[in-house]
Amino acid sequence: MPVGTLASVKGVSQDLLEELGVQILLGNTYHLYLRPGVEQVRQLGGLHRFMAWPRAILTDSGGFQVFSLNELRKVTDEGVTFRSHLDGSSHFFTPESSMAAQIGLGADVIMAFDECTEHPADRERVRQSMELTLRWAERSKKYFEAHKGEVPWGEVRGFEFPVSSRADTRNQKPETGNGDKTQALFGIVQGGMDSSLRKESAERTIELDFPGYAIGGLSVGEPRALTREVVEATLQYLPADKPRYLMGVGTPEEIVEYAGLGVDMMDCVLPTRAARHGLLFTSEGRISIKQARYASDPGPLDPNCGCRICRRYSRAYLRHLYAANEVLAQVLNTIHNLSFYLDTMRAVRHSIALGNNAQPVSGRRSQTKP
RNA sequence: GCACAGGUGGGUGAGUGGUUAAAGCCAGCAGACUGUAAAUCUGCCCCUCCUCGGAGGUACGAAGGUUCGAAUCCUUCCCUGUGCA
Repeated sequence: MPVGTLASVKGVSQDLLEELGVQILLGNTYHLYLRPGVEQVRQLGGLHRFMAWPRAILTDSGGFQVFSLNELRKVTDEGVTFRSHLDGSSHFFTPESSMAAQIGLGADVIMAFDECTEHPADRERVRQSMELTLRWAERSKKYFEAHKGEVPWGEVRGFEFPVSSRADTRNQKPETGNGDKTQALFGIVQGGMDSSLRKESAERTIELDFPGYAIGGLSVGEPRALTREVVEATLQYLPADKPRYLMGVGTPEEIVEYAGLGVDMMDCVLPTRAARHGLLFTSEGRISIKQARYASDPGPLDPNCGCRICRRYSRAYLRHLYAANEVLAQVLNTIHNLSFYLDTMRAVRHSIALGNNAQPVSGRRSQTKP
């Protein structure tokens, strides 16, 4: 899932994302709540219509901001007080308010409000944080069950593109649902780097019965080997017949590896952010296009990549755009990285479809996924 | 020709007797980036040596001078801008 925090995958338009084959985007409740505001989005028909994205959307609950905005917030059992990073204003987030916001935004998949535990943290701190997330998960679920019908699209989800009624006939049915009137609320497993707490968190989250489960609290500064360890330790307790979503991961190598372990969904800002910073992922490894060595390199970014960027532009040109600070550099770089990630996942799905459990890169076999 | 104002490291621009190899910014070079406070952040950026903490050498238009000590003060010269002839 490409990340589009502010209802925008930075640098790429929605029509292009469709062409690239993106099936689902991630948006962020906290950011959209602050701007333009949930009510604003709701009145404009919900997030899909607002951002003109006919395919699936998942919104994060704001739980990650509990972690990343640690300078600007205060956590209590009841909820989290945030100071807006935009204007300093104070806002109180609770599981209930997060659910209300996410129902108002109207994404297809919404996330329970959790606390992403910082790393490192001692066991007692991790346990308390995990318990908090479990209490919040229960409250999230309860509120959601009571209000899940209050989605912005009303009885039947449906909208057309383009927005203007005078425009051509390119009307599309939404591709996200089959008439569902509600969203899917996923639970989030925490537990830090402690396998036994992960197990407990998973089991107790499952008891609450969600249609999908996420592994949160990783990629927060821990060594990569540890990330993998914790993923494996957690995954085995999550039902294989429901989506398993590993939050905030990872590099191209990592997403293949995790898919091989049985992870179904992942999101990461890495491809888009790195692209804007001149770091490009290729079949031959990472390329920092800003390096002087590419100044007169006429070849494609990645000779093995069939994306529209690699088919058309040279490394020298991409390097020039970056050096000259042209916005096009960010656009082209982002398209490439996204294409590379999408191609990677397509290969993974293809491999699975062929009944070939073996993952393309590491060759590790999944224990639990067909 | 006269009168002012200036000449600082690749650029710009602080500094106006010592703590100044000389701020900041830009350019340049390299690195980081993993549920986005990120078109961001970090390091290097005169030369040589180096045990990477430093050591030495050059340097603020040029040449002299004053001083324990000068990018900073004085003299002459060169150059640039503006104004007046």
